[in-house]
Amino acid sequence: MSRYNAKETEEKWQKLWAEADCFAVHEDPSREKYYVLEMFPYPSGKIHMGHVRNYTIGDVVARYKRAKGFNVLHPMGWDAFGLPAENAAMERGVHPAQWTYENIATMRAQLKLMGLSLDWSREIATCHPGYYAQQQRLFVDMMQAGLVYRKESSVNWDPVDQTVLANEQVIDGKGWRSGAPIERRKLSQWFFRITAFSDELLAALDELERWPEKVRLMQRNWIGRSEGATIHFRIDGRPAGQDDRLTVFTTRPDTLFGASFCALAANHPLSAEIAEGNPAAAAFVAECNRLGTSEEVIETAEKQGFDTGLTVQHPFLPEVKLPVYIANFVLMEYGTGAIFGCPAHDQRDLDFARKYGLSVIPVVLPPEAEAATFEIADEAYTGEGRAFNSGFLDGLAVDEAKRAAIDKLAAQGDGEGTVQYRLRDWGISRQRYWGCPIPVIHCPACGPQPVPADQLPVTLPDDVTFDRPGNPLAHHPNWKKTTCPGCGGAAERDTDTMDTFVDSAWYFARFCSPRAAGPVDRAAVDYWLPVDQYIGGIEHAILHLLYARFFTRALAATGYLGVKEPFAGLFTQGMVCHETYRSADGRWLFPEEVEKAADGSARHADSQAPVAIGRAEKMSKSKRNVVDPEAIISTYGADTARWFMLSDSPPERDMEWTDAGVEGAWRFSQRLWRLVSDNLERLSAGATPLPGRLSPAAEELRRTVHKTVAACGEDLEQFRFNRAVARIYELANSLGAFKGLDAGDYWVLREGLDLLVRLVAPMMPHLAEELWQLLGHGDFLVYEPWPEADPALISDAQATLAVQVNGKKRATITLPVDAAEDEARAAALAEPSVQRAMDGKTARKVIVVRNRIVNVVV
RNA sequence: GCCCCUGUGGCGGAAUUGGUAGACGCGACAGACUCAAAAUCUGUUUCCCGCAAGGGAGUGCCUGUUCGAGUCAGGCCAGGGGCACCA
Repeated sequence: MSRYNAKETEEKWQKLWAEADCFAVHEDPSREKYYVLEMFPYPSGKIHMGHVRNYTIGDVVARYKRAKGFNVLHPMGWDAFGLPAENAAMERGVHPAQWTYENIATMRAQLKLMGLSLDWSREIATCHPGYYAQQQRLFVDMMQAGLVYRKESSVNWDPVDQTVLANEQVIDGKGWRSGAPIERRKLSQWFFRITAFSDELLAALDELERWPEKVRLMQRNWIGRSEGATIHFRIDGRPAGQDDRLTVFTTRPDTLFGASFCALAANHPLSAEIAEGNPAAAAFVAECNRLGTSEEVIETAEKQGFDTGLTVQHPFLPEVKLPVYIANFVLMEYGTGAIFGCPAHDQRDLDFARKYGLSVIPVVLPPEAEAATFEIADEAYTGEGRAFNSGFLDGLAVDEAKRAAIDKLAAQGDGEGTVQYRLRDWGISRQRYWGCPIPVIHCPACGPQPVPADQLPVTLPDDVTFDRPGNPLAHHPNWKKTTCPGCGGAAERDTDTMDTFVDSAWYFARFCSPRAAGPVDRAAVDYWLPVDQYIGGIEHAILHLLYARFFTRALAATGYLGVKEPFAGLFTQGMVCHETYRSADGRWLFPEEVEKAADGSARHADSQAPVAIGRAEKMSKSKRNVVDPEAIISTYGADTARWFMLSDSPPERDMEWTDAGVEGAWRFSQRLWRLVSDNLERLSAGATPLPGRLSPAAEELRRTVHKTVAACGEDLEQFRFNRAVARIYELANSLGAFKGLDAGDYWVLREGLDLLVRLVAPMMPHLAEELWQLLGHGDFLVYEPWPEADPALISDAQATLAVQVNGKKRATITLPVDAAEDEARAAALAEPSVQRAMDGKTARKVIVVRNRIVNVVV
């Protein structure tokens, strides 16, 4: 019995594919194109199992589509700018560029071990000046198109490290490295005007039919269109003028009669103005600013307010004045940064009102309630109903009351109907070194100026140090010193770099013509875009995908592209999980440190101390529940790793990596090998078909083979890889169990094995290629078209129907396919077990579903 | 706090989209081969009663719609994810 040597064979075919340049493509208008793209990796050091899953799925699609005759573009590159490179520089003294390029080299070699059908000639890295130079050109063009502007915005500021922190670097309100309480600070930053496309980005979601509904919903919520009103409250005691009004946004103008206060965000201009002359207010504002900027923190913090002493005039009730608070739950980033509170019909407002003793006036009466007795206790009423206690609105339904309130406000000049979006413009300035420099020069005389085209790219200086807090670009002795392109006077470069999401917002376009002199080659993008199938993690469902959609529109607006949506199809794969292990002292253990006993318990491999097994969680370095793909590939081969990734769990769901599962996959690869290599003699005996000499068993096998071919194709089209795998197992079982007797049978066996190998090819490409050669074929299997099932062989002559009595299964009957209803009914009623279950009663009704079921109702 | 997802044997999952629940794989058990082990092959494997034939229960829980519900509706319970400077 021979053994399949995965390592040797995989090396062999990887070399042969590379030498023949099997996967390099170019534009060919005579052929239909298919662009498959997996989210490109961040070069963190080594590939992890999440990459293996992502790129396996993408490679199956690429290989399948290639076999279906498409001209397939399948590129790979590196999302190479980012914070971890700077952390490495600070911790280990290695330059971010060196760290990044070394990681890329390692990871490229690892990806090549996977046998991915990539066009490596198109490789790009976003940290390469050849890439970011083009990005700077796009920035300048977008600036000229009015899609870039500058404004003040809040950031998390670490006063010790003198740096801006990401939300994830703020832990319990303190900097992760320094431990210092963080502050909210305002910085002048660059923004992309993504809100210019709010409506378009929202509306176009309806047409992205090959996107998961879940992702579309998340984007819809993110854009967050809401209709409502802006209301201008007159501030008491201020002379008429531009600052005498407080403008709020509300989605519930119908509840205006229930208003009992107004609240400002801590960083609202009016809050700042009050804080200036009032130390208590200033302290409260500072307290709010310590909360951080994440929505979760703000929404879950205890509601707190500061009574400013100011009051505003109710627009409909001359005798009512509302107190104005500064409140920690009002976001400056949404609406106008100020609200009016109607405690009876908003839970946050209610919590706030109870805490500060404000009145709670119900103004919407639920359908079944009585106006005289309806009260609000601990829960605000947010449902439908009719207005009451509301003057001219009384009796109107919520929607009618909203409209009437807006009309009246507009007539009085106190407000208007407006549409608000939750979506905010995209702040892209980062006070970091390892990113794309923002190509702007700040001139004391002329203001900010884009860097002229002939001075691009603005490259990062190599000679930077990370030995003191702050942004190395700002510290650099002379990098920022330059002259103004307008007046020629002394000026300074912008020392901020772009958010790394900018890099990944257009890379799919760059892949179409990775070495073009400009950002894109128009003919290339016109041919290849949009990406037909994009594949990546759900964690990018909102930001990355929304930014890429925005960029595509921005590039269409600046004349670079002819499409408005980047990704026609999207697939989001689940995470790769693994059990977690902890020793008695609470330390996390790597799987290879743990020995598992037959009873399911675990011990430390060296000390034999007992180990606690935790549930499977996403593989992560911090919990040490990681398995190194390279180790798996060197033990079992890439095909085994790929096959296991595709087996069992549906690709959109989280999967658990287990040793037993990998071994099962490995056993199957060996079994396939034997199925072919052990049958070679018989196969050569079956080289010529002998029509008319097939045994019934052989006929049956052919049906199974062709049904599997048809079903597998459908499964791959629909990303149901786990089902395709199960079908392939079944087919291998049938072929293995087939005891052929003569040449005709052997011919059927040969046909079956040929087809089996071709079905397996996208998933285990090396093994398939080797078996294809073993079966006597000359050319690469990679060039072989996808097999077609014989339609005559995939339909059955007979159908098995279940027979139910009152919905309970009592028998099955076998009938010719599409048998008449009468025939099915008669056959069902003739069954003894059915008669027994009917217990002598007559059938009141018999339901017959063709080829499926007969249900007798008594 | 807001938004979203998931729940089927010991485990991963399948179920023609409202029509035979548990395909396929893993694990376990039994047998064959072997001096023995590994590998391989064959069989059994949702639970309960029964020697069997057969019967009963069963898709997180409760209610409903239907001839028929894992699938649809309403209400719960449990676990997980996202929330704008991680990528």
